[in-house]
Amino acid sequence: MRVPRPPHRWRLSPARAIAVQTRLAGRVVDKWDGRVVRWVAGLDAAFSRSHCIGAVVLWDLAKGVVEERHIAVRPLIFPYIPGLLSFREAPALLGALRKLRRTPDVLMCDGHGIAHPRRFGIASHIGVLTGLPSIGCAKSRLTGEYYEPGPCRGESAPLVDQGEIIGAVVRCKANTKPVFVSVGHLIDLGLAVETVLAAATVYRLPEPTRLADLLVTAARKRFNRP
DNA sequence: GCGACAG
DNA sequence: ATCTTGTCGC
Repeated sequence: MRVPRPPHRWRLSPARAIAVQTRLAGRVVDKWDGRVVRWVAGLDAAFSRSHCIGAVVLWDLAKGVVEERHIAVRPLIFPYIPGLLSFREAPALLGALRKLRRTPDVLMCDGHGIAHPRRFGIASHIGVLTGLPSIGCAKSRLTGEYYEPGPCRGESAPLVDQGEIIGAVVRCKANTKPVFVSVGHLIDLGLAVETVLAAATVYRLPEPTRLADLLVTAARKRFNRP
């Protein structure tokens, strides 16, 4: 698929990166265009000393099978700073996305969307840059308050910050730690939660993201050897 | 100053 | 995220 050139550089000072987020957050759209969701692209990253490895797994939600899988490697140019994750991972993730033959209906990121201090987590960033719908599905909280959702699969609790609902804490598997779902771009919270639950069949994490994690972990081990 | 803090 | 061995639980 075609990935537009970003409207900013990636090698920035933290202060400028924050300014970019504040500016681009205004472009986030929390409405869904009505398309049926079938092709879900799971994204994840792993690291070596000097590089970031990005992976994408295109999941066919209708058949429950993998359609495509790709990785891309980029030099590490940004440290990990809570709230600025996308400046560390996005270049490699966009590189992997560019290798897709088919354009996904929605992107599913391992990290938050608008459940972020400036409402612009990595899922929103990648969604806005590609112009595609995106969902944030993180394994832990960055900001916001919530109560523990019920123990059954499908139960959830709102994630609230500054008086607004910024996401949902969702149990994809009974008696296991819930995930944090939020709008990335061009989608609403209801469909984001539905999509995550539809894609998470037997494990705690939805298949697209879980498989992208497996792919990138294996790729990193091969990368560290030679 | 202290605690929190996606991956 | 990554570094690491065994270990508690289903």
